[in-house]
Parts: sequence; structure tokens; C-alpha cells
Amino acid sequence: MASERSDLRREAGQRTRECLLRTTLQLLAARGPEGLSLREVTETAGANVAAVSYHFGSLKALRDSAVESALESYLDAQLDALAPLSADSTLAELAAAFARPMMQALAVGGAELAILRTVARVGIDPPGNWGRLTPKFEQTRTDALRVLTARLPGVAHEELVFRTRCAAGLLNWLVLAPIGAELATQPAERIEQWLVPVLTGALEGHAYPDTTTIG
Amino acid sequence: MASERSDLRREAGQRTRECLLRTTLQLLAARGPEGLSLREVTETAGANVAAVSYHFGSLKALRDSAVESALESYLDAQLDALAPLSADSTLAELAAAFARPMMQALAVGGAELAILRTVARVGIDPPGNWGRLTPKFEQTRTDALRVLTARLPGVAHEELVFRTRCAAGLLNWLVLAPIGAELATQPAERIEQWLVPVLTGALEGHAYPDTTTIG
DNA sequence: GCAGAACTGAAACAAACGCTTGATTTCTTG
DNA sequence: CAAGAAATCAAGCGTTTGTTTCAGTTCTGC
Repeated sequence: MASERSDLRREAGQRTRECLLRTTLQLLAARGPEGLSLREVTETAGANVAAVSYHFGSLKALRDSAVESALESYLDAQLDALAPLSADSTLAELAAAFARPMMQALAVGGAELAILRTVARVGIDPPGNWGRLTPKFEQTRTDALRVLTARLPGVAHEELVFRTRCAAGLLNWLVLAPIGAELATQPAERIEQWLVPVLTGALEGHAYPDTTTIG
Repeated sequence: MASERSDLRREAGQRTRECLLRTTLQLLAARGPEGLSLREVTETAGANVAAVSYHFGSLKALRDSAVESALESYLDAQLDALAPLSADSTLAELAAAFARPMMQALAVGGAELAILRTVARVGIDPPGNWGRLTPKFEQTRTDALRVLTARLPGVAHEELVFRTRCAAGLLNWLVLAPIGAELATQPAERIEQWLVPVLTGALEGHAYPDTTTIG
């Protein structure tokens, strides 16, 4: 059939495109968002420099495509983990669900953890054009806040948002900093047994003392 | 006196050197560690490109010098804040002292916060040659652990180290991420009233439940 | 005053950067 | 089979990068 051969051709045509995306993600994790070189990407992917302009338009567009796809799969994984939560879930269950994708990547390591490192950088870099993903992004926050408001009725909404962002930021930091690599060498249960209490404690907060001034 | 004029000359000679260091710190905060350009530094500082090679040897050496000086002043400030702590200080007092330099920078904003952003990046970037500062760095951790072990006798030492690094990482994240900029717009008391409970809760931890698996 | 160190200036260096061009090959379609 | 779309290729574009060179200036020490 002509259509079948057409599909094969199309796949062959898109093969270098996807290969470029894959190696871009690898190099982004290794070199950081600024250290991405057009030549290095194409040579690693076994493609020509013109392939980037042809398939994506520019190196920056290729980078954004790669980051966006990684970010979306992470948000999907986090939403899946948060979905089973209900209004009477505990804070620890919330923390465990919220951290599940990161903990899984830490336990597995390798390419998966490397990709998540790029995702975590998104939280630092100047707010890019991830506008398409803001619904999913805000959905994770909404899911988390539902449990938080039920369990911590005395805390203001803004403060709960702050704590949620702190929890997310701490997870991002763990993937980026050397401590994450050290943590990845531990068994999976150990990772969870160390990380979940910290996250739960951060979300729960601690009574603010009357005087914190030292000395 | 000849020596006096010699000093003046030496100061005049070192003036461009210090000016280069200052503008390097500003540009590092604005452009990030990779976005530092030799031309931009020298033109902003009003110096010649050769001045960098002459005074520091290379652009990378200039950058390392600038980062190291900023890192050292931060560690000194943190050590000053941790010094008054005793064995019977509370976890909240520890958290407040540990976060004091960062909170101060967030409250003041401006150049001070920008410099701290460069300091926070050190925790992400590949372990550089800050070997000279490792004593001070480990001293902050030791000071924190003294209070932690006294207040949380049931928790293993390694886990307390992990929590300390989590607290430090969370502070770094707050300076780097957009949430830090938002937090900086709040009054100083609000910053402390929001941040200290989160840090205290993270350090204190939360009882790990028997089953955290969701669904 | 004079030799020499300390420092600054403008110009040029090779290398790497992202991107474009035009020819060539591969495959689909009528 | 021929026309044209899709894709890849080598080569070169102009710019920017960090660094070097060397002449010139400014000050110190004897």
C-alpha cells in the first residue's frame, strides 16, 4: 500500500527529529541549559547541523521542545500520583504522592534522573514559554492544596501555597544538587523513609515561637 | 613618605581589580554563571580586556575569585548567626539562625540578594575548587547538628545530616526561584513567619507512617 | 635621573558559535 | 516514468568568544 510506505517514509523522516530531541535531553542534563552546542547535539545524534534548522527552526526551539516534553511527562506522572488522594488523606500521603515521580527517578537513576534534572531547572530559569503547560502545573498545586486545606484549617491559604512551593522547590533541589546523587545511591526504601518525613514536616509547619531573635 | 605613595599606587593598581570583581558579581547574578562575557565585564567595569588576564589570568579565574569571596562572606554571616546557639536551643531558634542571612537578603533585596543568588548556585554547579572554604562550610553543618542531635536524640546521625542539607537546599532554592522574588516583596516579619515554620518542620521531621503507598 | 616593575591601551589572534545556502539524495504521487 | 515534495549533506556565512601581543604610560627604588 502506498499509505503504508508513506508512513514508513514519514517515520524515517521523523527519526532524526526524535533522535535530536533525545540527545538534546541528554546533553541538557549534562551541560546545563546554557551549555548546549549545536555542533555537539548534531554530532552526538549523528545528524547534520542543518537538520536542526529544518526540523525545529533554531537551536533554541529544539531546546524548548525537548524541555517541554520532559516537563509534560513529569507533570503527568505527578498528577497520576496525586489523583487517588481524597479530602481525608494524611499529610504524609500527600507528601509521598507529591514526591513519587522524583523519588522514583532517584531510585532508578540514569537517564530518567538526568531528564528530571532538566525539568527541575525550569523552576530557576526565567519564566519561559511553558504557557501551554500552566493548566497541568496549576492542577498539581490545586490537588495538593485540597488535602492541605482539609488538614490544616487554621493556616491561611497564601501560606499553604507557599509551603507547597517550598515542597516542590526542595524536590527540585534534591535532583539538581550533589545531595541528590548521593541519595540516589541509597536503597529506594531509605530514600522514601528520609524524604517523606522532611516534606511532611515542611508542609505541616511548626508553631511559630513568640521570640525567635537569637542572643 | 615613599611607602605611603607606594600604597597609593598599589591601591590605584588594585582599583580596577576590585572593580572587576564587583561588576563580575553583579553580572553573575544577572546572567548566571555561564552567561558571563569577557567584553561585557570589562566594558561595564570600564577596564580593558587585558586587565582580566593581567590581574586574574583568565575569565574563569576572575569568576571563581568573585564567587569565592561572595561565598565566604555568606558563610561568615551564617556562622555569626549560629554562634549564639547552645545545646538547649530550640529547633525554631536553629532554623531562624540558619536562615538569617538569607532572610536578611530577601528583606533587603537589591544587590545583596543578587549576590546571594550566585552563592546559591554553588550548590548546584559541579563541585568547584572551593576547597579553601570547606572548613567554614562544615562548621555551619556542625553547629546545626549540635542542636539537632540534642533535640532529636532518636534520629540517626546520617538522617540529621540529610535534613540539614535539605534545609540549606530549600534556602538556596528560595533565592534562586521566582518564589524568592515574590517573597522579597513581603514585609520582613512575614518572611520570617512563613519560612521559619517550614524549616523547623523539615528539620523536626514527621513520624513516618506504616504505609505510604497510595491507592 | 634612570632602570625596572606595575599597569593600561588598542589591535589582532584562533576557535567556536548559530545559522544559511545550494546541491544532492530519497521517497511519494499522479 | 516523470514531477515534486521531503530530507540530508558539505561548505561557508558573519559574529562572538577568550586570550595574546606589544607598544605605551605611570609610578617605585636606588
